[in-house]
Amino acid sequence: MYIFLYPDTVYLYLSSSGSKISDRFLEMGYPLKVVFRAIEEHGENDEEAILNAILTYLALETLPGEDNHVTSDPHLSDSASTYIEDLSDMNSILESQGQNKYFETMNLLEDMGFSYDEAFAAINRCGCETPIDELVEFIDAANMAKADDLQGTTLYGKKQKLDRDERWTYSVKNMQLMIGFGVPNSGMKTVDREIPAAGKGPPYFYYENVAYTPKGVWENMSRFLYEIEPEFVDSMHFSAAARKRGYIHNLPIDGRFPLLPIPPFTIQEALPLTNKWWPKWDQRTKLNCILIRHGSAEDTKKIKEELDKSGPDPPEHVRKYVLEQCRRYNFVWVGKNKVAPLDPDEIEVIMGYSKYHTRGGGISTTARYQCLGNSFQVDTVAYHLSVLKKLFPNGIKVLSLFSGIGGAEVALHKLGIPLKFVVSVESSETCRNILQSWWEQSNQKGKLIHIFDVRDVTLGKLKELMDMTEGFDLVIGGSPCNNLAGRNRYTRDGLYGDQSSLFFDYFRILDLVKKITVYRAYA
DNA sequence: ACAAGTATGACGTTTAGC
DNA sequence: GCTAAACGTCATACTTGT
Repeated sequence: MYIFLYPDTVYLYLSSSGSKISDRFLEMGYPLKVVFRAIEEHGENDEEAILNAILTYLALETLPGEDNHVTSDPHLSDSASTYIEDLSDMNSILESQGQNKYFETMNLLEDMGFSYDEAFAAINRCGCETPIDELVEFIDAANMAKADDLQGTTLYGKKQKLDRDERWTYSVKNMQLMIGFGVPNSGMKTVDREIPAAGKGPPYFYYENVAYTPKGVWENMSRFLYEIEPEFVDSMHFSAAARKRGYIHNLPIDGRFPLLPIPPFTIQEALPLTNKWWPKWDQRTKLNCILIRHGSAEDTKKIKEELDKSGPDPPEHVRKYVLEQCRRYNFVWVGKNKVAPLDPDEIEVIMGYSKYHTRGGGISTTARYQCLGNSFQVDTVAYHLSVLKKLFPNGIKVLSLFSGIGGAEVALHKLGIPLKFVVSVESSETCRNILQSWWEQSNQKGKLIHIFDVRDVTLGKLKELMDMTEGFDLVIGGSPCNNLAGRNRYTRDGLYGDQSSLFFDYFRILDLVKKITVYRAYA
């Protein structure tokens, strides 16, 4: 059983099978209208999705709002109040059980080498308070049973996995070039892909994170995001710097176009003043990934000393040392034998923002490096979002999660898509200031609303927001990568780490927006 | 003086691809 | 088995503001 616990939302993931699905839910006492609405949304096969939808619709009925017309149905009102009682009971049970315990146990089992599916099934069946050796025993027993079953025809789990691997062959091939479903001038024909029904919009959604994570993370994220295949793209195809990222989204991929003007594609074009000092034996034309920290003055000093010592034609081992340092810290040549880290201004432009974009908050240099290193490469994201231009010619209503310095907003704006509404959720005050400042300076005509914490975005809050905006067209964001990123030496704990587990809030909120969208469509 | 904010150097492992 | 790359964290010294 997988559990999300929030003030007015409970997600339960159950697995079972049985007879006629609608009858079973009706027998459980859920009202007819709600059961059919949920089945209409999810089909008849996905029991857990149907139950989630039923619970969400019932909760929506109890909220104040403009379209609670169904509340007049006495049957429904009864069930709704029953649900509230159930919910508070459930809250106390879950709280005593502890959500953290779930993550902890899950982590432990995965650390022991068990797959996500194995750990998931064991915790689901035995509960997360079960001693770890009993869980291991359960998994072993289950695997034995599965092995016995190999002759049979019920290889459900195995088949699912195979199908996913087959579906992903396309992107695995493209992992090497990191061109995803295509980049400009890659010569790939863009044919629209088939998106699993549960993942289709409205709303459109776009999720981003680092491409290179601990093993299994992208498979896991894809599983939550409706089994949609991730698109892995390196921003080196859009700019002078590498940036390997994965994107899961349900946007069309046919008819994409790049932002104009095309930005500089090489270091030498992007930073022409460095040419004068650039030695022949440094063959770099692209920068490595822009990170949140820059190299030290000590390192540049040491490089200068080594080169000064070895004269105009440095020996192989010196070159090797210097090049290694340059690649590691993205140094560029700024004087005779002198390298330097990139300035925040230079990074802004390479990342696709205008110069001084991050000065908006009046913030420190360190903070500018920090938030720039965490942001979208605008041209890359804009290419993917470009298909929205003809879909929303009169403007778009956006729910922007983990907005940061506003990469998504800048990309949409540069594409010429009016921003009618942006609800931005961002915990960093400096980032909120930067976005607010850009919003004012770029003369936005729409409305920008700031929210501090994704955890405040509850069902009730979303309902309220969507009554105001009349729904969202796009849910966009990249959740924290701290516990996934290769540079992290201390807490690269995976998707369940302190910060990276906020991915589940992205999913939770997206899924709620989908359900409220369906709910509103009936109003 | 003191607190809060800012800058800096030092630090190892997991991926993937050849 | 090798190379190359990676939206980072921690402790400490320094700076700024009251």
